[in-house]
Amino acid sequence: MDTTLEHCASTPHEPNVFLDGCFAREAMTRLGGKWTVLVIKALGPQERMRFGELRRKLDGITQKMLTQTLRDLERDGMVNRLVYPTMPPRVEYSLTKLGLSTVDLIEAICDWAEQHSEEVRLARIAFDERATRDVQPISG
Amino acid sequence: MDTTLEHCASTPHEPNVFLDGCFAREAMTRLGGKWTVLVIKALGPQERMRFGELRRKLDGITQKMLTQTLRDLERDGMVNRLVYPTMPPRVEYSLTKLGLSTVDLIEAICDWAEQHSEEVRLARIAFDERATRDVQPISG
DNA sequence: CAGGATCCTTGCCGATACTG
DNA sequence: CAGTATCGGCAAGGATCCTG
Repeated sequence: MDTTLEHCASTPHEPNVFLDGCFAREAMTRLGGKWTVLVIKALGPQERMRFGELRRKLDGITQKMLTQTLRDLERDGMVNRLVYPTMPPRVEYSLTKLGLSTVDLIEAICDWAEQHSEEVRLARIAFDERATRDVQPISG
Repeated sequence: MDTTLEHCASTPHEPNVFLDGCFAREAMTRLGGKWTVLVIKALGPQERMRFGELRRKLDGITQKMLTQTLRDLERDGMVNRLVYPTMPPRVEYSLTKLGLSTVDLIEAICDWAEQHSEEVRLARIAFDERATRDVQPISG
């Protein structure tokens, strides 16, 4: 008999991203957040990185967003936060087992983006040009 | 030399999601958007779906967001929009080749979310409880 | 060094009304 | 049926200043 932990306390059903309110949909956003993906990718399979290292690696991230993203990931059990009570402070971040379970997926997401970004960019330009032409009242 | 990151938006470079202004980072968000993922998953490998079908399948989506998501996907070359000039109107959506190139990835993302949502949920609860306890120094 | 706190702008997104 | 148009709340996210 399955006596493992229950599903959502209020919604007894299989996790299904198509269902509104299902936590799976919320969990999905962890693999969707702009910075979330990059932080996980930066931490990588077994890297340990300090706050400053991450900030330098994630071009364009602000201190606030990095802190917030790391907190969110820690809260969701994806990232370990190791604090050395030294002065100046030293904090090291690494992926948990749960976080590690996403690295292949994260890599695949980034690979797709890097491999198809040009295609997307061109499609977007073409679409916008078509839209601009269609705005012309009477012609063509 | 040239150890800095000035080779971003305008200068040609390999697509790299770590670089600010790189279009690959923008393309990545297509695999990140909450509704984007679900629309692609709903359209599936070779489905053709009408607007109403999609709306019913994507529990909780508003008409506005569905329209907007479909437009964005069409603009980025991921979705075909086929309009029948009938009355009442009939519009069918399907994935383009580029869109199809993401279905395995999209499925993997949703699978991960559905398989680990409970783990994430529990981690979140545990984290919040810890946080609540740590905030107890004053009142009691 | 690794943040916390604050202010403020952007735009996401829902709700509603209307159209061909 | 499949949209478009508009208003508005509110949260994401950036910039800046401050601290142990």
